[in-house]
Amino acid sequence: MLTIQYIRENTKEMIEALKVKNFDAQEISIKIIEADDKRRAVQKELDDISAAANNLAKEIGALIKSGKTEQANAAKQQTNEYKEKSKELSKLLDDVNNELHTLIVQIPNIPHASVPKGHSAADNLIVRKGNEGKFSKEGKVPHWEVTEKYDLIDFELGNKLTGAGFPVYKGKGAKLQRALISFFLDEAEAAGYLEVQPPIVVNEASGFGTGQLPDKEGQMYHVGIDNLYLIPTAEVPVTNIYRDVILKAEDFPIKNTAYTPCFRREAGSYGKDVRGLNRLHQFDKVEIVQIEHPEKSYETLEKMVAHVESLVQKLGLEYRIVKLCGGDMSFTSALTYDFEVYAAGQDKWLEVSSVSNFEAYQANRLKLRYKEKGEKKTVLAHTLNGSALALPRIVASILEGYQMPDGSIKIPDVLVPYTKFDSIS
RNA sequence: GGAGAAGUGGCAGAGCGGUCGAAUGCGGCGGUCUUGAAAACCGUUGAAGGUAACACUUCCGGGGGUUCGAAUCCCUCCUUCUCCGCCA
Repeated sequence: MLTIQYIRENTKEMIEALKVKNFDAQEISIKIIEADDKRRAVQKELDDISAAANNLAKEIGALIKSGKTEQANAAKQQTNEYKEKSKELSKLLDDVNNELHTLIVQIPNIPHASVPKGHSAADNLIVRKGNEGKFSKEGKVPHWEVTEKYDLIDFELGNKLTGAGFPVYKGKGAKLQRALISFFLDEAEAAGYLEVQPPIVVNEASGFGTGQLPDKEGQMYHVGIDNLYLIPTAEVPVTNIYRDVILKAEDFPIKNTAYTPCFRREAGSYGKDVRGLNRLHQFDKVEIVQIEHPEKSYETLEKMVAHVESLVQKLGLEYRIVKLCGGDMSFTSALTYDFEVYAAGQDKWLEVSSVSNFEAYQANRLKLRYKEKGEKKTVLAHTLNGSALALPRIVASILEGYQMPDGSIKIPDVLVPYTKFDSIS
């Protein structure tokens, strides 16, 4: 969420900038400032009463000590008034704070100045293409035919065990998964990221910290008995490592990577786009997360994009990098690049990574701050993350693009040391 | 799962009804000294709201209660430790 200070001090600029995200902040910003004014007034009043009550309590203490019990008792009478008033004001303050909070969390992050206007994916900006035209769609079949033919992934079996969207990977299918995970983690480590293995269920506070809660509650699997959530991405536990943390400026950049399964209910998605590996309820992903100094975060975003690009490049996939338009960006992001790889068998582009700078938006929820050397004041840090990479669609793209004339599948060279086989036939 | 004990500042650790945002030590920062460093000595050192700056307010695991007054007493939840049981 944005800070109230920012909203107050940059109201006009904020309203203007949010138009890029097709968000009209005019009315809500007025309400917010009103609510904040009220909050300050009530807070002040409560503070004054508390101060008076504190003073009186001290006086009573002194009176009792010096044996003036009568005067002390008389003074006690007066405290009732304070008590009632402060109870009333505390309640009011809670209400005002809740109201203010409810309003503030409705405002999306401010898009970066370079974000194009637009309403849908059609308005996204293609910034770069790679391995263009490498894979012909001629003679290629969708990956779900390949996985069945070579018994790599069993979707039916997954239905039996769990339900749709929970496939079982078998034999070379399972090994390919494992190879990709190791490859991605090794690459991240080589790029300076510290590997972590976080829990894959998180509590409410973590869900709130990265913005999944309360709005996107329906997208997560919930373990009701313990009130825990299955993570939709490693971003949640990894970023929350730094919740309520005050860093030193010299700690930057903080670079973490994690492999985790991810769980998404994908409530409300149906139809042709969800076939095979295109959209699953459980999938594997290697995530990269950075905590960065505000002045460096955009430089860092570019580095993260370059890292992800090196992965698809090494895998030899045809890809394109798009800068999302305001309408297609997530609520919390200030700038997002998506990576799409070409799936020759479906003749479709599949999104395999999303790399974003959240600036201080998540950090404000997380209370993730830092201090400049010698400074007393804390400042919100910037958080960034990206998939590097999500597995299923990469697998789909490999299985479709690398189909050989004889119907076998060639394994990309960089993966062979991990898979220990160079083709599936 | 059963029985006990405990949760205080970056860490260690006092405080157990007022004078406590909290002794002391370590660590951090600044300084004196030194060619430099170490040692020693002096000072400083949590967060949030609020203010032009002060004042003021809140926070001693979370929530609630008792009291004129709570880090200190009570209830409850969470976490950690010890012992027993079970177990990958």
